[in-house]
Amino acid sequence: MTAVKENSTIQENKQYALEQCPVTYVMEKIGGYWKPIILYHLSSGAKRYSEVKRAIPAITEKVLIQQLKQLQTDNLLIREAKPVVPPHVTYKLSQSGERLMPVIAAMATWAINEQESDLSKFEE
Amino acid sequence: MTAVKENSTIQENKQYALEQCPVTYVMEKIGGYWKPIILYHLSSGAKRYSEVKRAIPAITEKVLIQQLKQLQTDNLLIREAKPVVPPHVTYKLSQSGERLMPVIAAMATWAINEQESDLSKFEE
DNA sequence: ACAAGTACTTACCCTTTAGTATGTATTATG
DNA sequence: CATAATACATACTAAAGGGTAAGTACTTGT
Repeated sequence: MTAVKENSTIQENKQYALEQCPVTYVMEKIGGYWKPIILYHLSSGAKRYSEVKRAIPAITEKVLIQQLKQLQTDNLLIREAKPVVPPHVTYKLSQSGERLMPVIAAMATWAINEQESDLSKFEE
Repeated sequence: MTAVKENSTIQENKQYALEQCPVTYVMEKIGGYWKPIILYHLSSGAKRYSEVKRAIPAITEKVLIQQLKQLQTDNLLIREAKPVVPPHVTYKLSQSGERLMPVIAAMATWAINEQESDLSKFEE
């Protein structure tokens, strides 16, 4: 498990900024490159670990499990393990994670629009 | 200017994933901790460099200017400098940046709801 | 006996991002 | 002549995140 240190400026930012800036709160939970991508792929329903891996081939197993754990810790998704061999583990969105879907959906919408209008580069 | 290297797995991910996963496209542009926070503070209108700094006290000047430059490069905001002394520089959202506001707004909404329901931690 | 499959773990290293501290140009002001 | 103010730049360091490679446990299939 990767240790989390609590002494950077970002950490200090948490203390006061959460009341000041709601976006800061979001960045604590889904900041970073992979987390929104993982959440996006779980938006269509629960997936096994290996299914998530296949959905995002570029992610390494170490980083995937690391991000999944952090998302669990932040109560954005739920891990369910069946005690069988070979292991059967699924990940699904928690209620909190489900409530994030408007954010992910807004991202997807923006991305699709931008990629279209990427032709007209010198807007404004 | 911070150089950008193009050889990580994340970079490879860009090649194919942009067509597969729209969220990846978004993460290229606003991934990281500070960018959405900066965009949030510019959503209420153009601000001078020093105003942005005051709005986000925890960010260092180096990181702020670095993120502002990257956001410019990605055409999310526009820098306007008046050739006066002392300098007068404002930053504002581009049209592309404006179109991102639904994402930022969705984040803010989620954050506010979550902080309220943070009391009931063991949901589901 | 051995390979395969699942869901990981561990060790090590490299890149990116962030933080600290100091410096710069220009002009107005005391 | 020194100081202040703005919007940076630069050098160095530290922390976080990400990448590579290999290993583990357990059982089923060959």
